[in-house]
Amino acid sequence: MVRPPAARDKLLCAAHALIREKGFNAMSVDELCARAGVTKGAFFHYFRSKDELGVAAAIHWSVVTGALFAQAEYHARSSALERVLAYIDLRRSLVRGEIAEFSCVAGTMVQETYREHPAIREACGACIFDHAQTLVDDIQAAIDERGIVAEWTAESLATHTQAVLQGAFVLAKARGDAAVALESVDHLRRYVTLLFATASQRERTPTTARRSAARRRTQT
Amino acid sequence: MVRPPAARDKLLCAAHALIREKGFNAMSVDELCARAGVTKGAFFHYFRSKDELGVAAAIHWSVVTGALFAQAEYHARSSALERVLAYIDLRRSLVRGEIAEFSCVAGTMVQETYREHPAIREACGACIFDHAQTLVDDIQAAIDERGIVAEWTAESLATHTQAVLQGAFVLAKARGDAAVALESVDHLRRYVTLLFATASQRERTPTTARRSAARRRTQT
DNA sequence: ACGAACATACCAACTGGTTGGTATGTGAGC
DNA sequence: GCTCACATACCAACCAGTTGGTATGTTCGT
Repeated sequence: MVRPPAARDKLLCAAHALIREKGFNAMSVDELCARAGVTKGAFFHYFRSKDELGVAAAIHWSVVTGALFAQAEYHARSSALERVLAYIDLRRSLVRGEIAEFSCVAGTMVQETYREHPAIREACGACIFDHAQTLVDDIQAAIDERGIVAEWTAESLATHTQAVLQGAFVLAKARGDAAVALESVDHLRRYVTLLFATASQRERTPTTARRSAARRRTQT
Repeated sequence: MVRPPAARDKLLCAAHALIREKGFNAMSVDELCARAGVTKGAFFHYFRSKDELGVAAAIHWSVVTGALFAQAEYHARSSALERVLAYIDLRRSLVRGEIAEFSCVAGTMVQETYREHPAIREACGACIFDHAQTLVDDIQAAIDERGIVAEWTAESLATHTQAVLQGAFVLAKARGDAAVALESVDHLRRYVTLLFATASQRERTPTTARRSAARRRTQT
């Protein structure tokens, strides 16, 4: 049986931890290897450069978080709006313990690499926006469910949820306390609730529902 | 006439630019001096260490942005809610050009220093939260104006606006485009509008207005 | 069935350039 | 003539990346 490449995985996991703790640039390859319990030789066996590790770390982060959210139970809710709110609740429940344990590897890394390391920026961007994309169908279904004529798109709201979360992490770091992040997530939840509550009360009529459906078709 | 300490100011401005472009850790002292057009001797004449420069850069950022917002015209609006919305509009109008020209020095720096450089974290935190504080009075006045019973505080909404902005900057960096940031600011504006619109329609009664005032008093 | 050739997975020691920081010098103004 | 505001020259530590290995397989011709 072929020996599995254990060192590569250990390096990627150690990279996640170090990037969350001190960022990509402050993390040295030596330090990363020490944390992973491998030597530098192993590092450069799997990655041609530190840059390449950054890209791999972002991709691996996508895989890890993708699996986490794909198997989450919030998908089971019958109402689309409930699924969206349950996603936000799940995100909220993950905000606990040390900041470095709940903050986002991609968001942290992209802040300091977006200009000098385009490949890393791209990988982080894909990670964040692909994740946002997993919300779009539920948001669109919620719009349809309620027959809303919205001046915003499902995609922009999905993206906005990620903006709030990323911003919440920044504020948590700035204050040195997770509580402030929770408050922003609460505001996000309230926003989504209001968005559908008011729209459904004011605009849920057969006429507007039909107009909404028509607009959606032309957008695609 | 005494020569003003020009080098210090040039170093702080260059630091703002470099931190926005590549972050605090990736910015070397040599590079910073080159950008500022001074020598390393000048740097260590004014700052005992790179850390100390980081703190000074955050404080200077507070001063620069503080002056910008203090003299802005949105304070002149007669309605408190309009002042809050006009603040958001101002923030929106500032999001243009290169990402490094509108992103936040404090938010960028704190992401990569919050754990290893506590003094910088503190300075960045003060910068962000003190700025948020300048919104609290207007938000509270808007709550009073409309006689709202809110389950959120003026302070938490003020903080939330900063979370959205910081998150919008992260997303702009991740996508390499400012447009995505504008969309999040629009969602923030819509949230604030909904918050006061729905509350005023549903809860604006003499009874709840009195209860709101009482609650505020006990919170202090 | 077997061994030569090759591939994978890793390690220890090294290198040249860069880093933050220091020691010392200099010239202009009060 | 002394201090403030810088400049020059330098250093030890650290940095990403390289070199040259070993141990453990796997492939394939015979």
